Amino acid sequence: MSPRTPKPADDAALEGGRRRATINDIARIAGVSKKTVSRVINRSPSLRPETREKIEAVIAKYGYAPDPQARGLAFRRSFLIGLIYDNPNPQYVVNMQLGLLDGMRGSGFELVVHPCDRGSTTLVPDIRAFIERQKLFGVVLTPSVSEDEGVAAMLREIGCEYVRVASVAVDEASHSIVTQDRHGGLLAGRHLAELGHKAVGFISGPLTFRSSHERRGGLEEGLAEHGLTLAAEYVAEGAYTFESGLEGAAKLLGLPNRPTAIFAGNDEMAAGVLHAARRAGLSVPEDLSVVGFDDFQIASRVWPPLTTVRSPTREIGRLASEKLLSQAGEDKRDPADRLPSLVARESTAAPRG
Amino acid sequence: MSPRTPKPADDAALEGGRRRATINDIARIAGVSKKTVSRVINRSPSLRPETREKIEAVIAKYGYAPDPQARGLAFRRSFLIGLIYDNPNPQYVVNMQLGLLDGMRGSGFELVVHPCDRGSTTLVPDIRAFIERQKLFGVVLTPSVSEDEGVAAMLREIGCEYVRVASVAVDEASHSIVTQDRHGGLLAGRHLAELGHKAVGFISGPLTFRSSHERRGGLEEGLAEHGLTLAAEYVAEGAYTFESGLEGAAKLLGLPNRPTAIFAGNDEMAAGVLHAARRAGLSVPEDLSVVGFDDFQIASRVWPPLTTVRSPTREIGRLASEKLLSQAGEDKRDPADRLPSLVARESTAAPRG
DNA sequence: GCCTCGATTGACACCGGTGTCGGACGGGAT
DNA sequence: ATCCCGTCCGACACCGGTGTCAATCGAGGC
Repeated sequence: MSPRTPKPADDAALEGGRRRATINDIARIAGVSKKTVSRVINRSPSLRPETREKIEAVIAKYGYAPDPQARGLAFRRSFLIGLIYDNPNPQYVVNMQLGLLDGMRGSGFELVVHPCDRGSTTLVPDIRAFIERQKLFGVVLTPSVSEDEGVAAMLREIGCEYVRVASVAVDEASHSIVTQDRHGGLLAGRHLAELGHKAVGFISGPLTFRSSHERRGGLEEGLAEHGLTLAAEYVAEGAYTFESGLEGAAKLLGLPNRPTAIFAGNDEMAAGVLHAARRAGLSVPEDLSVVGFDDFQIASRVWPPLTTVRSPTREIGRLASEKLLSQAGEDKRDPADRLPSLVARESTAAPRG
Repeated sequence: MSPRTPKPADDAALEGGRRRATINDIARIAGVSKKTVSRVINRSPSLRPETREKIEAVIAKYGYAPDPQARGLAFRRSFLIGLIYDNPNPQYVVNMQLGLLDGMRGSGFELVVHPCDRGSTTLVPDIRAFIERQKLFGVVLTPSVSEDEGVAAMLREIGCEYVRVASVAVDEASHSIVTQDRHGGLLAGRHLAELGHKAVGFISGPLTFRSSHERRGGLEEGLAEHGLTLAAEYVAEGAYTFESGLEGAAKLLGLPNRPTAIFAGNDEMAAGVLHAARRAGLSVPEDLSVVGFDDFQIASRVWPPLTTVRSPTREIGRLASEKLLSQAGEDKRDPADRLPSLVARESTAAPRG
């Protein structure tokens, strides 16, 4: 074999589609310099329209697409976006990924995933290494890592683009997507109050999660609309897990004056409440109404199907990646927040009597 | 600002950690050519040990890590591996991702995800574009795309490394990981037969999925061990969805001689069976035993908690990425298959009488 | 008709690695 | 001492793009 495949000879391979076109091919065929082709790729304004069109025609003819690696090398950053998450709920993760991909479609960016552990002592350096290793363009953070100020500070320091998804605005608007969890809580509270419940219990997520406070705050707002309040003894701290829902419900249902309805901070815990109710011999919704949060698949698989608050996770993901890409020059309009909505199923009803 | 930051002047930035070391820095400091540093990075054998050690010392001192983009540009491939899937079950996807990441840890590779639609007419070109866009090193395919021969042929044609995860060996050993679904089915069949069930029903996944046939075949094997057979009218075709489980169970339970136990092809459908049983006024497990497959979270959230077959998805994922990386020169031993196991919970019991 | 100036375009170096090939060096055979 | 050969290493081009800066060009002002 000759030392190197001679360059001028492989035009045949190009024509036959056996070789991908490079910027050099396009430049040679269009009769311009590669820098000018580069200008077309990067939408440089200082280009005569006829030059641009001539080059675009050649690009289209050969189906040329610039090599992200070479481009990235010159730009000193890659065309990759990272999803950094510590939420253990599979459906949340998958919906978020789908949403992010929705917003990235056709942009030439790819999504790389990075689960992490918020509690790890090496959280910040780990994430930093992840970003610097592949020189990520930017990252999307979801709760609860998104609430970590140490991580955010590091991102600003190394100049990595980022968007934080959280239940409240934790950063300036260009860096945050808010999920309006408070509104979701309000819908739950209003729903239960309208059904006539006076004694409403709440099982929160971990108090280190902003969403726990938002969902509770919303619930209280919804109850307040009907002149009700959330009694302190009707509140249990959970951990967004099935088991913690079970325990929280056991505690609330063991109260001398047990609540007639329980709002669980998410569907997983609501499923735990259903199990606890069954063990306590209570039927849902006759003896106890239950409301969840998320509207993940589990909500319609348990018995009875859960009344729950739907959080538009996939939509949120799409907004997040669009916001991130708008920092890359892709012009996406900055859209309005998406509000959660209530999905009424069979786990809620008016209290007895 | 001067036209370009002068090169020799920024050693201070290097020392201060404000600039990442490049191969040029290491070469200059170690007093060798960059090609020799490259030889160290790539474990070239023709290097005097003392030279290697000298360079390795400098690399360690400055925490140098080669730039994957530059390396990829020269190698004509990236250090990314893709996960291509069309399985809609979130927990499967997440577990698979976690497993893949387990096997990739410390390798310098990253995981990029690509959901797809097996039914799409542009499936093959879409996947091809995904691979060529970022010049992926390799991909992992999971059911049911992993069973598509058109996709596999394309991968071979473009020379992309790949591993296919499937319930049976669909390719040569170096390209496939088998999940031994038949064994899982056998465990379910054996379990039900041992409990004394004679009339066992089966709700399969789509017949276009290999796993549907494997799980059924295994069930029949397990029953056969006890002299039982699976009657044709006791088999319903489902679609691995909750709704199809509901429908399949409605059909089987409407039979004049209804089965006393149902093995559903996955947990989602088993949840559907539970709902159908409740609507039919049957209690589980007293009137009807139910077995699922997967052991995803839902299995322990429904009532009663499902007896099911656990498939070691995360472990499978780890094996898949290790197999893929072994083709990249990372020496991972080729490990044994992981077998599914039975998790007995409360949805199965001996039949009445 | 000549000069000035902004708009276009190209030449060249560079991003940070790897492939090719040849040169320097040292030991054993002649 | 000379020759041969294998080992080890470096010079240089190249991967496919972008940044910098200078050159070219046509139009408008004198």
